[in-house]
Amino acid sequence: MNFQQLRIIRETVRHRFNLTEAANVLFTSQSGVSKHIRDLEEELGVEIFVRHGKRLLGLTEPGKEVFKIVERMLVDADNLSRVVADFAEGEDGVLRVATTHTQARYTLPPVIARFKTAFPKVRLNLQQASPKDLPGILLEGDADIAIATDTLEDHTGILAFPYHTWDHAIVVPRGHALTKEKPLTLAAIAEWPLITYDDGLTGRRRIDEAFEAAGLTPDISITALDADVIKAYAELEMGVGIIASVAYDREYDRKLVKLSADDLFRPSTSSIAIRRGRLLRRYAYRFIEHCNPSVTEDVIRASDNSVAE
Amino acid sequence: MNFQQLRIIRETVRHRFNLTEAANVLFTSQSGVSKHIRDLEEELGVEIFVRHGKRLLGLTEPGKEVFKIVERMLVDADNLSRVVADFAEGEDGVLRVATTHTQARYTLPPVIARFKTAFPKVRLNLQQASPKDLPGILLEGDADIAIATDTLEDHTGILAFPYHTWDHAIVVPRGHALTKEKPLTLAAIAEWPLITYDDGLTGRRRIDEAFEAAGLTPDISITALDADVIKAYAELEMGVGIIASVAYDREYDRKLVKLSADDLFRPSTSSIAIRRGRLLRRYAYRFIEHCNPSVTEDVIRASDNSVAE
DNA sequence: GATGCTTACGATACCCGTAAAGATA
DNA sequence: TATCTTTACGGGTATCGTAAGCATC
Repeated sequence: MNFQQLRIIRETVRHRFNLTEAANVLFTSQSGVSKHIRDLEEELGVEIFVRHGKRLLGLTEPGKEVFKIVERMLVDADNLSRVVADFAEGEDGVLRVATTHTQARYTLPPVIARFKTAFPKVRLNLQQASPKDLPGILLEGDADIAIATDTLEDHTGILAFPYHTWDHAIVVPRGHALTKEKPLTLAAIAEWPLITYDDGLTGRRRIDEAFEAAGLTPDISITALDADVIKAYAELEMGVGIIASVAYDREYDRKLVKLSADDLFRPSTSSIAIRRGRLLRRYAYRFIEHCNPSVTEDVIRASDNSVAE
Repeated sequence: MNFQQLRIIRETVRHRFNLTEAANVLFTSQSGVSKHIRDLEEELGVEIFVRHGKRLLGLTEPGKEVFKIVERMLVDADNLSRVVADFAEGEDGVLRVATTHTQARYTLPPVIARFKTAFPKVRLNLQQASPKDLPGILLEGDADIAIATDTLEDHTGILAFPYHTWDHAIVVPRGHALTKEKPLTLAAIAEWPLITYDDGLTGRRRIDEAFEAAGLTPDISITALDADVIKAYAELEMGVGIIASVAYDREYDRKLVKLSADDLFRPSTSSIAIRRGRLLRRYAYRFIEHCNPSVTEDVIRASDNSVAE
């Protein structure tokens, strides 16, 4: 058994059991890949892949177990270099944060500003992505930290901690009829065409839940990927906007009025997440602490037993 | 980086940084060992070992982190073969249980009997050891399961679950003055020379605690490694025996009387433990369930996040 | 017929072990 | 001086890549 074999197993699975592709990303030959797989299977005494003649189609049952362990070993192999980087300098390097529009645009700027002054030598790489892609980005090792709402918690292999809790709010043009509704009700809102987030985004789940519980079927006329788009259409009087409360800026959004909807929709919690078993640089733990001071390095390590002391 | 290098790191640490010994247990040459270490250090870009000239003396700070990860990787490498064995047959193999006299002699026989009928093809290897050696045995991989009182809980790298809770009891010859003491008190017991377990064994801690809390300094005249020795001397009227309640057998110990001491000493809990991150054969999980039905495979895997689904 | 996996084979690089030299206690 | 580690070097082996042969779709 050697590491090349393990890498080949991983890439073969990642590339949907296409050995040619796996060979390419590993900068080696197909023949070598093929042989390595057979060698490992022979050494372990079990078929890792399901075959149809010469084609590989998937993982066998033992293969699934093998794959899980192989992935962990490769993460650890990566951790080895990481350990060293951390001891070598400690204060410079790269931190890759993957997150959604809402977080990147509205909640993270102050966190990042403080982090930058604390770790001026760390190059921060913020990559915006769709929420549903974030787990994959984290698991493939393309980011160190992911921040989003709703999509990170339930994933195996991902460790999620609370970042912050927030509410939805209604935005309408100044003088809109809804501004006179006191108290504001779901029924009143449902009278209007709605503009809000696309499915699966930024707490959209909570919005649907609320209307359903109230027995209402709202007319959602426009769905968007971010609050800026929603606000733009709300300004154009295309309907009533529902956005994350933090996405309203009194300064910039002068044409709109924000109406509190704390009582109408259940609050959403955004999470900050890392890949289980993955060792982070010290400053990455500090970054997480900046996000939520109660999530310290000790807390994280305790949750992530595989890296426990 | 290759596995031989990892094995060399592990064995070098295990053999107190003597490369010659490490080479011997790995059936290779000193020179190879030496070179592998330097190669790995160079690849990682860090010194793993503290050196005095040419002698290795210990682990550097980054070396300690490296060692932790290396150990986990090797456990995983082992797990790979284990996975397969489990899928290959499932019902034959070896189960190695390391435990203390008390458990082996008094509490485990019925468990083992039931296990044997459930898994007739599994070769059970029961090794008796001193409690303080059990964590090491488990960590070195010389046993799959360890069962003992007090010594397994606090060890990092070991996962302990409750096995059973038991009380101490007093044993004295028939007609002994203490049999008339009702209720039995610590003060009354402390009047006599005592015969009990050696330090660190079988809940001895609880006994000391009780006397200390009562402000008594008992005369412990004989300490033994097991209840059979204690009972033998109690029969010889050398003093009052204090043993695990389960170690009294009405049938065999006819010359002795057991007096309940449930109210005098706090109960002890014995644990059943495995190495963290180590994959066990299916029947090993069944064995643990036989010991304590509430500790199922799911419970264990949930506790041991590094093997979680 | 196009894509993808396996087998065969020659070149290369890596790993191992012996032996000698150097360092430590 | 005895024990232990490093360096040097030669032999063996495993890995790799090219190319050809076959299956699958």
